[in-house]
Amino acid sequence: MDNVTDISSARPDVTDLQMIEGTRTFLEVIAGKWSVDVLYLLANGTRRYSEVFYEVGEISKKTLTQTLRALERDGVISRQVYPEVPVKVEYSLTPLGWSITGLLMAIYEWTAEHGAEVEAARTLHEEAAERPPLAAAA
Amino acid sequence: MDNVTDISSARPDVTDLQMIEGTRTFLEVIAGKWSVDVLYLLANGTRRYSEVFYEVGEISKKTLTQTLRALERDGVISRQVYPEVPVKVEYSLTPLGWSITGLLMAIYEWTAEHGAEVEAARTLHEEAAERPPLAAAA
DNA sequence: CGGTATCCAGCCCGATACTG
DNA sequence: CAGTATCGGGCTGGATACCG
Repeated sequence: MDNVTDISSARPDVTDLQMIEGTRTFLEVIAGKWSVDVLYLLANGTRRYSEVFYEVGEISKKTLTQTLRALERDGVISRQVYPEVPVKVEYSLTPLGWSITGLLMAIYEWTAEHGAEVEAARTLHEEAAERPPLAAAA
Repeated sequence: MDNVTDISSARPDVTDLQMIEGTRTFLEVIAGKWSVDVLYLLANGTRRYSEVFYEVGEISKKTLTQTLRALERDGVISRQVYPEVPVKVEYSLTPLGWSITGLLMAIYEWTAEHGAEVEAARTLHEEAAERPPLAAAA
């Protein structure tokens, strides 16, 4: 067996299925359209609801609330309510949330290194789609 | 400034926005519902269309084709057609695709370490939702 | 064998308006 | 201030049938 193109050789104790499920768990956490934005924002420090709303950009309040609730539900951010008048609500990363930022960095490192290849591949396929499938040239 | 909760201190040369965009590029590649499954499968070796179809599970042919085309378009898998009768089509990882598997491993490592915390948080929030908001107890 | 074509359901997200 | 309520649109993914 001279073929080393087998991912399982790196972790013979884990099945593909377990890896897929694990990866899926992670993706569920950050799959929301704005989850990553919120995570990066809170990684720069605690923010109030209105601060997140303003700093993220053109997110709607409904979607922002959904995003925050989902992240809170997954335990990566925490929500602190100050019962003043008017109320103040602060969001911040939990330790679990901080552990995710490391992964986000790793993902960024990958795109820093390979992102251009992805863009290039996409452009190539676009051009190929525009070219008539080789016939009218004769 | 004794506050070290600043993610940018790790990479002062990169803005949050660039990181968010980079992360988004990666997520676009693997965000498809079945992308990770296909990637892991092909990481175990080249597969024919029907093999992928069977081994992935309950994916529809349309969705499988969509997934494969998207991954091909992003340059992470390659499609090789053998013009026999009937035709044979083989899919395999490109070098770019192989570079992604490293990241998938990193993601798996994270869930192996923290996945249980996510599940626990979710369960806790479920229970909290079932509890009446503290009023009828008196 | 390896796909398309067509139709359709579900969900995520947004815009707007209203509230404790 | 920090949300909720309601309505609606777009895109993803599935079921089924057909094709080179």
